[in-house]
Amino acid sequence: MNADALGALDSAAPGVARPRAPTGEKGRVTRAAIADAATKLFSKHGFAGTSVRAVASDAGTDSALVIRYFGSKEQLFLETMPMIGQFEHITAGALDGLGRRLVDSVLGAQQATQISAYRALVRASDSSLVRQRLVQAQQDMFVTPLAPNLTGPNPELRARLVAAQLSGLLDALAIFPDEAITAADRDVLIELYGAAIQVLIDWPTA
Amino acid sequence: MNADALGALDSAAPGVARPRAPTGEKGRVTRAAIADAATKLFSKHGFAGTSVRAVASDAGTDSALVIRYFGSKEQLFLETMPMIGQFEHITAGALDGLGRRLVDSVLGAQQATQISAYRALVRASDSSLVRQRLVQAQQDMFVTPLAPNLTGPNPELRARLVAAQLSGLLDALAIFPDEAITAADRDVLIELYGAAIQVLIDWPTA
DNA sequence: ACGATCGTGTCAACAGTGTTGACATCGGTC
DNA sequence: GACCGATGTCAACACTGTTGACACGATCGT
Repeated sequence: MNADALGALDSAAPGVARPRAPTGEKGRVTRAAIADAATKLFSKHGFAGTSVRAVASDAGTDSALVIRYFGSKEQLFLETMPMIGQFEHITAGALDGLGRRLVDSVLGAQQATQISAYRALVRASDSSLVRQRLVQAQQDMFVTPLAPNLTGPNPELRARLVAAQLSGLLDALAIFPDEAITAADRDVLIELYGAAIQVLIDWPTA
Repeated sequence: MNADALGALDSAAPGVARPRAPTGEKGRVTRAAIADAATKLFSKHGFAGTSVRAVASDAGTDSALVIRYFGSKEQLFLETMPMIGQFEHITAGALDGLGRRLVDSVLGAQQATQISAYRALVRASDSSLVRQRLVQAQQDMFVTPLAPNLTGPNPELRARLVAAQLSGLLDALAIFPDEAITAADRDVLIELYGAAIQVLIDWPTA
């Protein structure tokens, strides 16, 4: 907020006197500690259920430092929560049996931390930045690689509907506690849901 | 942290009784005003984005009364947010063309307040009570009416997967701002997604 | 050697949240 | 009138995200 008399040029420049991100060795260490604690606590208790002070305490530092290093709780969340993925190498592959492979891949992420991350992201989608991130991930993982390979009408719409089907499956795994699905035989799940997805992949074919 | 709703046959307390839910006419009026304000604000700004004080102010009363009448913000949310529905009369109907009718019904709720309510509920599903409510609604609207009518193997699992597909479609409408789907031609959407759902309804049939 | 500067950490404070308890006020019954 | 329960008001609690002021240590120019 300074730089008024002589440095009029600097007033438009980004971050002049404000404390900014760490540049030294020590700073990078505590920043990483904060990030680790954030990933752990956000995954376990979600965005609303995790306080900045709890993250700071778990990282052995102060809540003010958390804000100074990451800007805000929301940006900390965005930087530390990994996006579920990657499906690009699957969606870019052969169309034959693609539905089954996608379901298999989603179910494979089940025991990983990715499900927890997806759950936290969806529940924090009040934030437009979080929403933007989810939609971008859908675009990158499904629409962009898949749509060009689809034949028949409405390839992009069909790719997005495939993404919708998978988000529905993720809902049952991550958002709602649907025991009947989480406990179901994996092969049966792949066969059923994979077939339903495959319908949209090779559309005009009966 | 209130766990008395069931027990407490009689209180040995000599004089003081806890202020409870309203019984008179005046109380019922302000309680209704609070409920109206809550429905409006929760739908517009979500659970986290709506403060008890804002609800009280909109209802022309005090935040303490909101808590006194409804117990907690969470219970207020549960009592005032309508569940999306009803699909029971559809899922209980004929199996032929059921997939298309379900998609049509979901898309029909699009311009109603039900989409907003679903969005708010999903984003508030940190609360186990909210989760319980969502899962119960899925059960009542899809699994219970549909599963008995399904022929072939795994009828209950298939009914739940149908519900998962619909929640995926709802995600694209309510959670993520997927313009390509919200702007798509309704008939095309019904044909595509309806067919994908129909696969699980009449399963062994090729 | 000094002092200035910068990166880093600590502390207190702000406005806002959900929730609770103490008090005020009204309407009706002896 | 006095009592009493239902309804409303106000202040306070502990907690949240965030900000600013200040203290320490190292590094650098002189």
